[in-house]
Amino acid sequence: MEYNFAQIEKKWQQYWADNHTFQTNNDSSKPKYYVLDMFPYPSGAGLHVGHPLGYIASDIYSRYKRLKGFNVLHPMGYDAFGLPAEQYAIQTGQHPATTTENNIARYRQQMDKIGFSYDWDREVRTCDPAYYKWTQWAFLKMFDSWYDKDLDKAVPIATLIEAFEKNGNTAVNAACGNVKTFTADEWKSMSETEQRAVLMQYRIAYQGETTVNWCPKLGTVLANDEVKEGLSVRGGFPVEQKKMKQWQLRVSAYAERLLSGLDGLDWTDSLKEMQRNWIGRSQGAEMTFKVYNGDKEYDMVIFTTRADTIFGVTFMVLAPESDWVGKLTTPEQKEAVEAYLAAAKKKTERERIAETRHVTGVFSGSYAVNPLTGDRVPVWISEYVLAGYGTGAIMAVPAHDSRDYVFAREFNLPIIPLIEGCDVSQESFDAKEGIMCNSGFLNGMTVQQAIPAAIDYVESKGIGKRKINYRLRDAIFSRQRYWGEPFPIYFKEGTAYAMPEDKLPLELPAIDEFKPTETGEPPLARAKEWTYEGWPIEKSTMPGFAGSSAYYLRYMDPKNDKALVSREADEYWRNVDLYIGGTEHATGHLIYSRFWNKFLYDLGYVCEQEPFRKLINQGMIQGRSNFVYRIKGTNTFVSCGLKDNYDTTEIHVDVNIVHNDRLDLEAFKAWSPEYATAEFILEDGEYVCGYAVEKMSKSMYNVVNPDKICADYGADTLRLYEMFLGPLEQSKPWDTKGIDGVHRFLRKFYRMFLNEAGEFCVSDEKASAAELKTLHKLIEKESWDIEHFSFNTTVSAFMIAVNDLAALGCNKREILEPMVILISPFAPHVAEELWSLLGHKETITYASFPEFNPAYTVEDSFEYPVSFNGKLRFKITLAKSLSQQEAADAVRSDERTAKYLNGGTIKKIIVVPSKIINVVC
RNA sequence: GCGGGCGUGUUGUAAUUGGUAGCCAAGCUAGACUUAGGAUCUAGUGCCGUAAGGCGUAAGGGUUCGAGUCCCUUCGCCCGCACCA
Repeated sequence: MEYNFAQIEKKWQQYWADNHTFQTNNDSSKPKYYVLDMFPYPSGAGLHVGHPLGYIASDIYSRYKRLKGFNVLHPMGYDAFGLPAEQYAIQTGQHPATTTENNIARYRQQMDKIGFSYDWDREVRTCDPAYYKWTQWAFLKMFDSWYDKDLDKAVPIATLIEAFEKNGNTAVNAACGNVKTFTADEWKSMSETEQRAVLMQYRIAYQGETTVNWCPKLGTVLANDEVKEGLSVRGGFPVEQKKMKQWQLRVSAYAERLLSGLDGLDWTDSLKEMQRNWIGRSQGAEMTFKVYNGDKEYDMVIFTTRADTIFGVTFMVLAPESDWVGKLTTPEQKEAVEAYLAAAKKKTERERIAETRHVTGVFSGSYAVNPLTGDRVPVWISEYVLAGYGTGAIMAVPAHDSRDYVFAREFNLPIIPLIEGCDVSQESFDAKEGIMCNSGFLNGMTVQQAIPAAIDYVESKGIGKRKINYRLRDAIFSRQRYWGEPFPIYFKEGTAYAMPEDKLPLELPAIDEFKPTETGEPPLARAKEWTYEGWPIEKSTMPGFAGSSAYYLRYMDPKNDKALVSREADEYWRNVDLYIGGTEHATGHLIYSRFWNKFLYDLGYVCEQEPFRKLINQGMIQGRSNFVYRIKGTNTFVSCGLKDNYDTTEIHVDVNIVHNDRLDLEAFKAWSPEYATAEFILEDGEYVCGYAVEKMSKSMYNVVNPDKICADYGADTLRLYEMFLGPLEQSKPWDTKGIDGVHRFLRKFYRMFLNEAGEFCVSDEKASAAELKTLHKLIEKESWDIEHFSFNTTVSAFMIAVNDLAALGCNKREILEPMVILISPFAPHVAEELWSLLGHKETITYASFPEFNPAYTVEDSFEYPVSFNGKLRFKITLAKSLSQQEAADAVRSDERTAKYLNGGTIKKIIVVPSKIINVVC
């Protein structure tokens, strides 16, 4: 009987759902294993074949782990707040909740068809008030905490107030904004508003003025990871730098812990490296330069990693946004500086980047004094210095920094080389190597010696100190949008107050329009009645990463309305053992989640410092587009191989009407009225399409829908094929060509149980040695491969095993029953069907992974290839039990050996156990 | 520019981690069977050569009895970051 996948899959999906087969318990004597997928944003386009790649892999691993005796947590949910639903709402007036609800239903339907073993009773949605209650709760905890650098952790703000009341803020070592020092008495004499303004500088979640990425087109601010090359990641709109008062999370306080925590994680090197770059630790020194605007004197602090080059400082540079600009602009230069600032301000981030090579700058009129040489150097202002890094001011050493060099050349500033023998006539010498010169007491040292020596010196003179700087900045946490979590914050006479925890969740109010208001306020400003005790509530909402930062914790205990996660659930599941998802979250979600988790750890709400123990990035599946070639000015299409004989236009054609690059002519005519009368010039009676690898998208007509594959070939074939396509981590184009291979394999396997007449044909005969060997080789290979996430080779191994068994004519229960268990992680539906045919009442979930018995695979003799001087000559059959010496003797006495010696002598014989013998002449 | 990775048949890929390169598929070529299907089965399929044999893992060099794998140089491709002082 034919393998009727449609019927089988429907039957078992229904069975699993009805029986809650994959429901997971929080108390079990089994060891736990937590397998997590990055939950999807339910977009309107539905899933394409690229999305399930990681889900299939994690499902295989989950099913495998269950068979291995683990209590597996494998949940799924939806990252359901976000911009697209809101933009759709603006266009259509449909509430984002409705669109989101519909999209989720579609996603669920598509996922169900693939046969995942999720525990759907644990589903979470970030837009559900019962869920975002805990996002808001975490925010309140951050609002109510500060970072104590001495304890190196976050602690409740009450401890800070206590400290202020005792000693003011002088003894407090906190990660905080700019605050003046004050005594206990001064603190006590402050008004509540003043005190709250001070505390705001210390909170982990705080509101502060900072330069932000403002996207006018989206009408919202964006975090650094949401901007790429000066454009918004969503939509690709220009982004500008703007000073604004925004909610922020003090992620920077965790920079060092986020960095050192990476060492213990089982992530790929490239991903760890990306996070290291993003955190951007650099070790150097802060130094104080005296600066003079006329006769006004100031102390200006700069950051440098090259303290050794201080003798080569020939000018200073300020970022245009730096506070020093105002202080150091002299009356004579005022006009020029203002013109420069205005021009800089007008540029979008994109333009600034595009002009990287073009140097701009203006002289402030002021001078600085080099603390070591006493030299007077001019202070300039230039865009190439960033306000947000270090102190927003630098000492410029044109001889040894390429950016300073270009600037010095442009404005004719002096260049003093500091390393013996270096040539700075054409370019700067940036390398940290060589012997110092022109550098006073540093002369004669290597650069590596000079750096610490210079810092020691400035530290001893009190003009500088060691300092570690991080690129990682605090995360901008507010968005001027509707479809996100509201802030549980209200403003009493302009001062921010937290709402009490028991008022959570603070639900999104209903509004009738989702656009920003005419006055540029966020959409929530339309909710006039929305107040807390008569005071206005914060109008912006939280960003996308808020809801996804702790969702893995919520799955552990999704129905708990007393806590984000109970202590028992947290201590049982601890953290995610295996996390599978895309690499695009490397510097966003994966940093924020780690931060969020560490914060909760500090306050004692979770027991693990790191949320994701092992992480695998599945590759992207690209589209494989097909083309037809229309002869210009006609409605005639020429097959790909003949297209060069004509003047043609290349047209994307829907890949769903193309099979193995052959166009379905009737379907093509029906595809669009334009082609109804199309004519074709064929090759061997067929129309062959051209192809190209592109991003999978609607406009390229190359989207392959998993539903269609499930309908045509079945979910099991889709699952096997997605794995068979290549290594999990590798990006690859989707090519339906080749899917027949795995489908044929499944049919072949199925036919081992049911003959053509549909009769069960499995016998209870004893298995032969050859059959047992095939089985146990597969068990060994599959275990090793799955543990190493090499799923493509597992599928191959399966095909080999089934080919071998078919050749042996094997239809024995002793072999086939374990085979069914082995295939079940990959092709669960057909496995369940065969399992029940074999007479089992319970599902395969209760079975256990077959034990590997090496005794069955041992060979008593082995064909050793024999090489002479590394060149393969012949093979010799030897008993496996022979020692190396005995094997060598056997080769020596073999008559073929003489043939290859040509009268020479054997120098040595190398025997590599079970592999090869090499004879050196 | 910096960082990470990759380069193997016509195509996707494999190689027990230094041990017979090309497994398993796709495609192609023959053939069998047929209810002519996108079914099933058999054989062949890296290159040169009738053959023995030789050559082959981007190119060149090195280490080794032995290199796709390790080291150096060059070329090419992909990804990430990018004025971070």
